[in-house]
Amino acid sequence: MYWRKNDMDVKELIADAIIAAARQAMAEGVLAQVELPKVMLEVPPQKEFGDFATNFAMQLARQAKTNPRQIAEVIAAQLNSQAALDKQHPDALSWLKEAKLAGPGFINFYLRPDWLYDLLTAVLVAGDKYGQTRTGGGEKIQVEFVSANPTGPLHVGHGRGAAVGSALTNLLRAAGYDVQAEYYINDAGNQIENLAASVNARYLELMGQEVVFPENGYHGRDIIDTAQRIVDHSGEKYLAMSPDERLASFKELALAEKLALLKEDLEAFGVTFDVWFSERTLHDKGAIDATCQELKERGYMYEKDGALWLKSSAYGDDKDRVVIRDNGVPTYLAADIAYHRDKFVRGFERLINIWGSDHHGYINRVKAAVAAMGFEADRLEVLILQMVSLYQNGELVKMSKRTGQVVTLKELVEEVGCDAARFFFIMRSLDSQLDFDLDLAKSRSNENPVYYIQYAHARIASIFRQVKEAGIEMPLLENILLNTLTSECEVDLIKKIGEYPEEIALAAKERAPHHIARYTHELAGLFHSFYNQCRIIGVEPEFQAARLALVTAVKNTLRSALGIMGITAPDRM
RNA sequence: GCGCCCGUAGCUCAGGGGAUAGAGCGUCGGCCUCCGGAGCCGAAAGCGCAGGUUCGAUUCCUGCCGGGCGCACCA
Repeated sequence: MYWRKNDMDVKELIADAIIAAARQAMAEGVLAQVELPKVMLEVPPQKEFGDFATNFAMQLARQAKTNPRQIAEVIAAQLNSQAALDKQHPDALSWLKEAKLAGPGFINFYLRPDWLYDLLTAVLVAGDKYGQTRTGGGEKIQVEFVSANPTGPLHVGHGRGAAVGSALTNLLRAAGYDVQAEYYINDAGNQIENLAASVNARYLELMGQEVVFPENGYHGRDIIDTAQRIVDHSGEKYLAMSPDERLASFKELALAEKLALLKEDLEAFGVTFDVWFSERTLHDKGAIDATCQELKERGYMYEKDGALWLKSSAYGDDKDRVVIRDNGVPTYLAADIAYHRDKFVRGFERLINIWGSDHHGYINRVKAAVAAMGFEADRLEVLILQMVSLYQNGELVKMSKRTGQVVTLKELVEEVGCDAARFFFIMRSLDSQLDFDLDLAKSRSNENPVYYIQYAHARIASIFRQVKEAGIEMPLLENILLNTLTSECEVDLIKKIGEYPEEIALAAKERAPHHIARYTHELAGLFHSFYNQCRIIGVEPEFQAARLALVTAVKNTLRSALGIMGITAPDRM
């Protein structure tokens, strides 16, 4: 059938038919000659409005200077007569039962139910690949996320970045982008010196010396642990060194340890990176000097008060920024500029950075730097993630980074589990501040949306265990009478499964993984509803086979969507 | 003061300019001789305020009010 042609989904076919009908109407002079807008098709809010609807006529009304209802009438009539013709030549519009004018100028499409069964067949044939699209067109994208300083454990805020970043990476891959996940290690600069000084202070304390803790030091318990490990391993060895030597040694030791812990925590959270990029290599390889030189040559650097400044205000930043301090030490921005240059040089067409909202003021200067280097600033997308607050027993869990009073990602994962933590981080839009309800995330009950979704998957797995035990044989797909799936809950389920590819395409385009969380929850909901209304095992063989085919498609789709979020799809719970 | 994000049901949040604004939690009321009750069915309850653009605004724009986060030669 025409609408099952490769790579064509029913919406595209409807859209094409609408365009054709509008052209025909213009050719016949019943519609003014105008440029046609893109056809927007949606699933109408109510079932009486058919399977799909478009506001095409209303979009057209402005330009055509005609009543939208009149335009809709013309196009609908055109489509209906074409459909009637095509019934004799089962090609083009044979899928269309009726196109109908409605409301202020909508055209509602009522389709023959066959489209659902062919959709379901296509889903089953696609198997694990179902949902993957090519909307990304293989664009080379780098996603950089977390990039927390290796000076202490990851906390819950980093957890949101980690969950969202990895989900976005998976999502973009599913949508056909060529994605690389990268972590930028801030292993140079002041914070590393502070780390070394903090470890040094704790070390000396453990060796019984009175010390003044460094002003910008890290107060976390983990620093004491690091110092203790050094004592356990090497005892007094470092006391004999000069302070400078000792600090240098502690710097390397602490850095290596912190980095290893970072990787460990992230892996336990299901997050892996393709590249761990060291800031230090930029300094060591002279990339910062080279970048400054290039910017100088391009005319975007100047000296003032002994420092070297980037003329970032030329590209929309509030003010110019210091790149090399008057003491000759590059600022963090200097390294960041060199880093972004390096990313572009590596051949990425697009860069996505995921930052915490406390860094949003940094966007303009980096984009300005990118532009000053001659790259299109739009090729750098910075996604800002709002803050996370933890709630327990209905109360805010107070945290203070300065005093080391933080809930770490590791603790969170131990407390609520990896799956629940990831889901809670992913389920909100990036723009929304996240109130993380620890009690809800921990509860192993129907209150918890993660379990609700996973339970749907486990239930289906359970059904198939029983199918196997009972020795029920599944007929070949082409022998299953899918058109026995006619009840409302079955039809709803098939339609929802059918929406999956465009959910992926949309979520990827908008860099919004929370759409997948919402979709998965809706799909699970429709399944549970179906499950309560329709028996699967033990009904008439043709119904049984069709329903087993349906739940297979549900199971595959759930597993795929959960996989994008980095959440397991358990067969038992 | 300036910039970014957010104000939608009692609470936490979805809502790509359109037809009767959706979900979870909470509250209230139903459903187990039946494939996993970690489930299902039902009820009450809402777009911060004021303008503007539009045939049509919860959605876009402006102002105000309220909340969060920033405004370094820190990262």
